[in-house]
Amino acid sequence: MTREPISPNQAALRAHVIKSLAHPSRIQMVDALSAGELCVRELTALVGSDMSTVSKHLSVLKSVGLVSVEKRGLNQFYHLNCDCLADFFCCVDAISVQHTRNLQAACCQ
Amino acid sequence: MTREPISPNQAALRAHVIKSLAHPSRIQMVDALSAGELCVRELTALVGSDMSTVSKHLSVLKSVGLVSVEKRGLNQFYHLNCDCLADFFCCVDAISVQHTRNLQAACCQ
DNA sequence: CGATTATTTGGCAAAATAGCCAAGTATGGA
DNA sequence: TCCATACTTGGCTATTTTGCCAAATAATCG
Repeated sequence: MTREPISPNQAALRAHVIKSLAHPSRIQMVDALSAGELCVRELTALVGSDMSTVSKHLSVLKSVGLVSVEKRGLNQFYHLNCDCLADFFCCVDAISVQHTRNLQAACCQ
Repeated sequence: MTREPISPNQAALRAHVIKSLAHPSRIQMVDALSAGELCVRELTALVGSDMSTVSKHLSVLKSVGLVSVEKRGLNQFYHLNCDCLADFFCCVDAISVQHTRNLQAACCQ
């Protein structure tokens, strides 16, 4: 039952995926896309950056396979490829909630 | 049943946590720490960077509350504060496995 | 075809991250 | 007290990431 440590290679793979989610705008986009496909204009309105910026964020998400695109008419519709993100964000939120709680406990004692 | 989109603020909070895990060395460290506490020297041996670099990585993890420290003698023992990371990495790995599969399918067709 | 809308790409400057070395701090031992 | 070990911090450079603008591409419409 001795646990193998993760290989540097697998750590790099994981880091690559995690990096793609390590930006507020990309998190907002992925969250919105979990409710259904959206085009770039809609996502741009959501995050409030320049459309070129949003497009580049989307290409980051696409590069790790988190989203895919379908072209219909003038629009590129992006949709989410992952159904486990709820668990992912659940853990992320648990960490920040826990941390906030610790900070408060530390400052109010 | 209309889903509220995430607020920019909460997206920023999440991004902060996710960023702390968006580095191969920090992933290796967190993985190792999930099996029990380790001191900086041991973590340095694990990831193979300069000890000062490792120390800075640890302060990133500490800043989001993922790890905490206990000083005993000359050593600082770091331990993991989160028990949901397995789910987190499970999702991350699912994304990269899926992506690898898609890439192979695309290149072999 | 020319105009309009939707999106991507190139290019650049600003900001954030990473990693090393050197120096500083802290603890335990001779 | 002097020294070695363990760790953190400061400082600097190199790299990466971000975000805007302008220009290019693509598809639809008149």
